[in-house]
Amino acid sequence: MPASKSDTSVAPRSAATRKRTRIQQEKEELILEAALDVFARHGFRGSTIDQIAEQAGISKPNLLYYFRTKEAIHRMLIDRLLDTWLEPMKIIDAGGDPISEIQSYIRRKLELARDYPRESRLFANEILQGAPHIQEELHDLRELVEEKAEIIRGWIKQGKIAPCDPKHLFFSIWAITQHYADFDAQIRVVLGTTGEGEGRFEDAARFLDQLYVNGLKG
Amino acid sequence: MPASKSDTSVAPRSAATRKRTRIQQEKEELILEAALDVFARHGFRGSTIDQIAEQAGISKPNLLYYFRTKEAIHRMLIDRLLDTWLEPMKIIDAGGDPISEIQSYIRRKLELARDYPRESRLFANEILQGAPHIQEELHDLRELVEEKAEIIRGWIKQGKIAPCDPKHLFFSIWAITQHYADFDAQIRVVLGTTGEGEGRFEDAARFLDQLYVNGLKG
DNA sequence: AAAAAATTTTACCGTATGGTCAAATTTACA
DNA sequence: TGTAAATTTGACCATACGGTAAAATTTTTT
Repeated sequence: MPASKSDTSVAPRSAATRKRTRIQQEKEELILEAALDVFARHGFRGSTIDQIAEQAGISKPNLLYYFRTKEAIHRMLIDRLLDTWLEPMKIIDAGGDPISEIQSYIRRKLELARDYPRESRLFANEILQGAPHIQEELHDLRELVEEKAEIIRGWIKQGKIAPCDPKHLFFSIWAITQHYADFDAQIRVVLGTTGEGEGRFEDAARFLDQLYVNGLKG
Repeated sequence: MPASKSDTSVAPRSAATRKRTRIQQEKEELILEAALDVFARHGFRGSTIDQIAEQAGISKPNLLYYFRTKEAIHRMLIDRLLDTWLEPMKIIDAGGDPISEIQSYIRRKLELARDYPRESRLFANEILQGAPHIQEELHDLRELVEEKAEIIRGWIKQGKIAPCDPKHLFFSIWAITQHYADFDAQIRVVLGTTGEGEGRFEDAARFLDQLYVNGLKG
């Protein structure tokens, strides 16, 4: 029986308490959505609770009724993000055709960058600051990479793709795909007014297909 | 004759005033060095003048004697950075051997990431926030890219490298090389204790050599 | 060495920010 | 419908932060 702080079933205050109310669910979603927007634009330190509350259309104390601290919102966003983020890597299949497995992986990561740019920037911000909040999760990632790197090594041994360092292969794929979300401001300027639409993602897909298919041919 | 603000040669306050004193030069360097460190770690909004002053070993008002605002320090850092940053691209030579020109470019960019990680992160932070302070400079970049892209197109027409979108080629090179500085926290965890030294940059160089040489073979 | 200029310090100000508290209001449910 | 629980609000607080003013000190110049 923890939490001896006169908690005789007063206000829930947080997600993991009691069975969540309808309002609780709605408001928490609302807040997280607003926070994602704000955090992605200004980073953690650059975002204020007031901004998030305003974006969510509620008052600051009301927001703090659902999330005790700014950190709590941030943490929940990061937690959710990581699931989505690692999914493409998880489904890399040792039994599939190596080249098309890698092609699919790149495409999926590129789609994430296109469809979830805010999540990408949130993540980038966190890593840039030295990943202070997600050291644990990073170690899960490490294991996942280790596992998938082994698959790549297998493909190399079978002569199905050119010998290369699997981890740096992954780094390069992460870097390039996420670049289209994280460095969007730069990319738009360099591509000029021509690159207004989402066509850059198709161009990128074409370029990367070629680069990696040729680059990894056994 | 601008600046009619009773500026009868009182305090210089800024760099561009009068001929700079010995102390002025020293202190400004000291401050910029400290600020680079702090900005790279915490981003612009996440950094405080007090932090920078402390890191520089001077008092806050003293710091503000040399730079009027936090923005002024940031702007000067960014300005300096951009010169260094664009240098490798500027020396891409239309007359050189295409593959080795690109190889050299990648290597140089990788060296920058290794030797100037703080500058890389400062830049990444700025772009992530939508590049609010460097829209102008970004347009210079655009012209530079346009110019160099034309060179690449020339090489393609001559059949010296495989047809590809030159701009996306540059994007990929920027993304990967800077990734080693910007996502350092992630890379260290994934590579594990093995990757403590700077060996990862050599591994990266090898990997990228292979990827791009094969990927761009005509 | 004295005067002028440059530099540094101390004390301070207004605002922004993360967060709290208790009262008021709304919602759910017996 | 009445009541208890859940939600919302307004007023508030302490601290952090960017920046200023003026006096005090040091450095440079004559």
